[in-house]
Amino acid sequence: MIRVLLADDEGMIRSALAALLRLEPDIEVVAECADGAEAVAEAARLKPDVCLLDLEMPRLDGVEVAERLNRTTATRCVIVTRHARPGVLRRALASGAAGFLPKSRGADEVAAVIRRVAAGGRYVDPEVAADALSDERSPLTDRELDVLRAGRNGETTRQIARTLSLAPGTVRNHVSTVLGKLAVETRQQAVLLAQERGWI
Amino acid sequence: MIRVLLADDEGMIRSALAALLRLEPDIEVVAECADGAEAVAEAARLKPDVCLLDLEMPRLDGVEVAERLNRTTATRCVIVTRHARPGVLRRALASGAAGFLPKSRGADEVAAVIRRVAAGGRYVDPEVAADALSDERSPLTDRELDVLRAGRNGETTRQIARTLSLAPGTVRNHVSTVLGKLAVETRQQAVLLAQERGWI
DNA sequence: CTACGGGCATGACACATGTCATGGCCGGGG
DNA sequence: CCCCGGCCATGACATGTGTCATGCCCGTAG
Repeated sequence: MIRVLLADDEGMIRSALAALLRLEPDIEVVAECADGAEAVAEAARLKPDVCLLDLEMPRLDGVEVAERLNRTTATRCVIVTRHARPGVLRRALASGAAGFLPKSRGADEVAAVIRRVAAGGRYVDPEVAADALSDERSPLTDRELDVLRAGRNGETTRQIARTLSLAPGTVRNHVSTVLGKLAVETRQQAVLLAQERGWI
Repeated sequence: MIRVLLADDEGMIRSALAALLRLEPDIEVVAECADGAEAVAEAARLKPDVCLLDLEMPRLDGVEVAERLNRTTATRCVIVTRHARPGVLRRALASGAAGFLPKSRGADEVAAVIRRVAAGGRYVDPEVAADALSDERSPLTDRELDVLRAGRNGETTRQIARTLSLAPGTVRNHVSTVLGKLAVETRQQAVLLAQERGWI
């Protein structure tokens, strides 16, 4: 019997997956969690064989949860996400996750992936893997990413400069090179593109 | 037998809901669609009793689909969404949708809502409804919303002006009053806030 | 009718933002 | 060693953006 923990902040998909997994004779759903912190706590208590973790969750995201669990328990983690971008996949694998499944795949694949991972194997969605191999790593430097992150909610140059302890001119300069590298015209477009590609 | 069309761009939740609904003796899933345009076409062809429509879909969103179907067929629509904000609910009801269900609710409620709507009733999630009654309508004028929408991806003032056939100064003015009304400092923050509240 | 208020549009002005040229710092070859 | 190239930081300059005062149009209250 494979003991599974489910974590997803979206109640509908969480309960739907739970209901479907309960129909499988060899799988037992031992916990359903609505955020990352809860998932960490429950996983520590229940020691499930596999954790199915949504990437976008409040408090701790799926990758952060996988990181912590890999340090403290023997649980194997599968990251599930809406935004299956190469950068995200890299983050997930770096955290020690054993599986990576985009939500664009059918629910029927979930049980199969769980079995494979529970048996000690790994699973990475082939399509995203192909993308990740072909596509470039972020062309942005660390500092440029810092600036982008600090300004992702429309913060003003002055605010970004304060949070990073920089002169406003420096921030503008970093932004400018980012715009050039990404071939866009405004910071907002740069932020959207970088998020799209999983760089921030 | 209630004939149901399912439309959601996220394959996992679409197939999970389909699998669960097929377990219900009185419900038949006649179509699964991955975007709004496909949903419109399939609904016209198959005349389902109920359409379960995700709000966020490529090409046509759920509300736009519901609008078209209400003009052309007798199908009753249920809008399902991640972002269950009062503004979104208002849009949905204005489009003639018979049901509104946030994805934070469990999958087990879906069948119940479908039955209710198929029987000629309506269903609106009580929690969102309460929010919608207590909370304010958008303080922004139509034109201000147009400008915000046209600039939601970081378009430059000039581009917004062109798409709306306005002078750049006018666009700046609308943006300015929006910033004042929403008490924020940049367009990007205004866009984020307006999206958050379901105004655009 | 007339006065008023709200939405819409506009141009001039002040300020924030993007661009550019420059210089310091560090690490890896010739 | 010394030079080169990448990254980071900065200030001056040009351009884009936000603010303001103004005017038009229209519906409505006096």
